[in-house]
Amino acid sequence: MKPKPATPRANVTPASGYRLEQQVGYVLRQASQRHAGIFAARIPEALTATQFSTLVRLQEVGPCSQNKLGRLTSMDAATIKGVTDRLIQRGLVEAWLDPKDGRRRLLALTPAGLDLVARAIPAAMEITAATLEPLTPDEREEFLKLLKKLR
Amino acid sequence: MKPKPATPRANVTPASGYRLEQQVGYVLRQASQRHAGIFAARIPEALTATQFSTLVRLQEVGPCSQNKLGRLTSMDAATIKGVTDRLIQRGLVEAWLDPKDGRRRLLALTPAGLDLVARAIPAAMEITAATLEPLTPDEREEFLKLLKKLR
DNA sequence: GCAAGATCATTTGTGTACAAACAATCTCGT
DNA sequence: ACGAGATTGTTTGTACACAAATGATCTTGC
Repeated sequence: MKPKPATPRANVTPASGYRLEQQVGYVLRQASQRHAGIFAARIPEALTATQFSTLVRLQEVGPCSQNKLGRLTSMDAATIKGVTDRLIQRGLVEAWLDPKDGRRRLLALTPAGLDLVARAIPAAMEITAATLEPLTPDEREEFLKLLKKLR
Repeated sequence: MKPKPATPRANVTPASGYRLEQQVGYVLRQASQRHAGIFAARIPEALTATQFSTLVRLQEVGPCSQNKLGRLTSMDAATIKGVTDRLIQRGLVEAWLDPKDGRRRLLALTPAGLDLVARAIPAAMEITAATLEPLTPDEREEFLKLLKKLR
């Protein structure tokens, strides 16, 4: 008679062959966490990545309604409101009502906001470089190409 | 005399050459959002991705302290507490004090939790496939390989 | 010109994610 | 045996992210 395979009750190897480490979503979360850490450590003035994206987009497109800015930065209406409220409170963005359309709230960078974007961009470029540092230059290009397909 | 280049004040092309779409962090956020949407649409019982990861890990390793489980799923102490509290409240996880170490709170799957993991794994596999669907099979492998380097 | 439907912004509620501070408990060196 | 330091877990506060409900305003078709 064969001996019982001494497997007590823990450490059950998933019979399914499902491995967390092989799932895009799981690894995507880990990579995002690493990036967020690098970002927080290197950006000036304690900006978050979403706040910085918002400022950059506002600089690119000029005055813009709040919801449209949200679409241009991949944030829903509730999220972009919170983000812009905080930027307004810090004096980096200003808001006013659109005289042509009473629903719209127009947003623009203040001079302080424009100045901060200009100062932060070099750091932001370093952040991207630091995040991709584990890859070779060829891999970086390939990775970004593939990642963009998953948007 | 040349005509003035009719550029009023908006739409300033960034002199810096900084493009949001080219930054890993920005595209990483978009890809994570897409994945979260796919996950929410296909997983049973309204589990979140982090909740599901927690259940899967718990099934793999068996009874485990709360902070250790957090490390095994890339969540800090505050985050894993919130996640496990909600899983306990739903009856998917049970908790008790470690008699050997008064600081530790041990966690394990309940039968209902084990059952849910088993039922959710096929959906989770489809979620991974759906997320990677824009890539060819070769690209999927390559992407995951590169993504893992960025953890 | 007007009603139906769309769009814009806000609010509320839930769920990560992390920093910082804290109390309780354990470990290790002496 | 004991005290310094580490670890565990909790709490508070801030910041995304999204669903769903709401009111105000605009656009369209007729």
